[in-house]
Amino acid sequence: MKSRTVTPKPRLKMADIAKMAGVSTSTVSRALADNPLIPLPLRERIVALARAQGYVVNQQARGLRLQRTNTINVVIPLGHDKDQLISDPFFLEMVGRLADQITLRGYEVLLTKVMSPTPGWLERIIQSNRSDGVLVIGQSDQHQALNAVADSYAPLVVWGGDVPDRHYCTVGVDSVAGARLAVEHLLKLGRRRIAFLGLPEAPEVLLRRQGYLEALAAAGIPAEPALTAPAHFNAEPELEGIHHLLSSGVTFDAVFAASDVIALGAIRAMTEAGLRTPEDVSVVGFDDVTVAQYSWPPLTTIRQDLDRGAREMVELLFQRIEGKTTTSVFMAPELVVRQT
Amino acid sequence: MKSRTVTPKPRLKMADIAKMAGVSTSTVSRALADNPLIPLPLRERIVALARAQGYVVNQQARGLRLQRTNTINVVIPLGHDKDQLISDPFFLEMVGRLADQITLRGYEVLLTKVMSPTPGWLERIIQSNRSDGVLVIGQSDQHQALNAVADSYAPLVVWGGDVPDRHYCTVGVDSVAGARLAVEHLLKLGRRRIAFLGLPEAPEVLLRRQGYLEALAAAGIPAEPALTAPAHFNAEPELEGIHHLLSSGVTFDAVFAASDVIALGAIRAMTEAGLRTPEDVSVVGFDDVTVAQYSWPPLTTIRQDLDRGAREMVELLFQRIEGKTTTSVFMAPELVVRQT
DNA sequence: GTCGATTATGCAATCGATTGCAAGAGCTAT
DNA sequence: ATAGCTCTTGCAATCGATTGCATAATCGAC
Repeated sequence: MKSRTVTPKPRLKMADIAKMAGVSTSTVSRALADNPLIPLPLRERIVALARAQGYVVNQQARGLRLQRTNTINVVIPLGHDKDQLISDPFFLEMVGRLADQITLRGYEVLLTKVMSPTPGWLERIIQSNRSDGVLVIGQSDQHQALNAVADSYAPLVVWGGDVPDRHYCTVGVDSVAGARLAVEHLLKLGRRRIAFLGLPEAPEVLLRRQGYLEALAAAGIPAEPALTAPAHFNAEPELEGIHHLLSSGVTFDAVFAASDVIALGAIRAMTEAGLRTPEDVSVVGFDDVTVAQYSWPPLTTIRQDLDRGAREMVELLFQRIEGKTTTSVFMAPELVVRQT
Repeated sequence: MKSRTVTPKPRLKMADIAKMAGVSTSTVSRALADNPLIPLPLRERIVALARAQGYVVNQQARGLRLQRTNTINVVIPLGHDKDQLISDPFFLEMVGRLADQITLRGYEVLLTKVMSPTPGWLERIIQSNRSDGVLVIGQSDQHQALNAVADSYAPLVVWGGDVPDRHYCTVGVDSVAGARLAVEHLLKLGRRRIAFLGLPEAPEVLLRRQGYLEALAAAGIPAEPALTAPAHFNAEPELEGIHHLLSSGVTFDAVFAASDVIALGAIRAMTEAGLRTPEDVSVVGFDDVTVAQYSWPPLTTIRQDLDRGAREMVELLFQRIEGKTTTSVFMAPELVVRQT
């Protein structure tokens, strides 16, 4: 491949445009802001000149002066699982939809992954002044950290569950109800020994487990601790829980997984171990990620309406940026019966 | 839900810390930068004070002064398909991996989706001074726009194909070779009437079509224009091409799709039309997105090593930021035979 | 021709950091 | 005691915009 020499253009500043137009930077600034203080013909002349020169306002300087960044920070805390990549399909789908909504409102998206949250991580993100608001995807195990800033920092909205003693504004589905739907469905299929897969460090998972226990209790079935196995959220350790369960010798005829990724991993592991889905073991997941509908067999799961969720999060965030008070939103989960 | 009053903390600035420590901002700035000019005990005292007060340097001010942002801009141009959401799995997986790599190097990620590229869109992104470098995912139909800036703006790396007259640094797979692999595989299966699905506005697609034509030519099979149908990249219009093909009455016994998403859509549409995969029609996709391996039947496809691709892109970008010249990287594609 | 109202434009402060240069403090050596 | 060091520390300029206030220019009315 040919090697090319790159000759960087000198960056234009407002003063350059001002000089070319024979006016001051004040006038250029106002003209570009379409300020009626500047007579229309001059305004148009300056705008045309700036465009012709390819001049663009330096956002860093503008932001400093205006104390705004026109940027929303989308944050993914990965507390409970240090190795988890941003590559998890659920997070990615959420990021995509949030980015769409934020872009639609003319804001930029700053994407931050917090690998191993150290005390004060959220404060540092907020205080660094890089964004006008923060969206956190998932509570992970950082409930306390979120509470800590919620009382002094308004423009914050979190995707997650309705955990007790929560000071921050949240959007999410009712995890407990969703889990009940899932387990009731399995019970209706005649399943009685239902295993639960999920790492209970995250509040969402805890709530799903709570719904699982409630549904069992309502059906008069005693919960069996051996049927709960921890499982991580990501690609490989997701198999941990199901392997543990398989090797423990406990018998079970159904699995309720705290996420679709865990469910798909479990199906794969069980298939390798000679257990058929759904003939031997019924499976219900949680999230309804895109993969769920394309997988084989198509995964029965609890649907979270990500599209609406993203819309609500962004809407609430902008309301809070404007100083309004907002009410958390919890959407009704929906059972999607496919073939597992 | 209880309504909470949020009392915003006054934002601390360096001057506040300076006053509390009884020194000037110069000293605080140097102390926080661990500058040996400041005697160690004082340095430690100031750092401790700043931490105790939860002080964080204002990145906007710092960036303005230093002319750096510590941020990489990941850009997704959606030229050839205005409705395409950022939600496309291929883009999302790429974004996730790039974000991982960028975060690893201590940089922030600014995610920009360009809905309908207007002339100068890339210049505006660059000149706005929001990032130290730009990664573009996919050439879309913006080859000219990329070329236009490449000669004057060094820190730019593009994911895409090796199109002629390319001035910008690129990472990608050899699309032509990949397409040949796919078509040769179909030929080996005994298929002769192979359709191509993909919207040829994007250079990548054009290259894949070229490989398709080359493979057919090498096998002595005349290319039939009726077997090429346009298809978009996203959720619904992806079906356009296959529907067009099905309703045109042309017979075909195989499909080579320019992306996995198109392939999966095609399989679904054909199933609805009573065509079985792979019995009646063999299908090969391109990308090997995560869904491809979970789908049913598992999709035979051309694998792009996204993990390595993301690593290479970020590595090259940082080299270019340091002023080095770099060579484009094209990775060998790999045929992944599954069941279609 | 002068005054007041109106319009057009620019000066200079400001946002919150970083850093070259200089000055003051403290010390040593003669 | 003083010249000559080194070591500390701070002043003030700078990055590139925005905007309150002031001034200059223009105009119409009498």
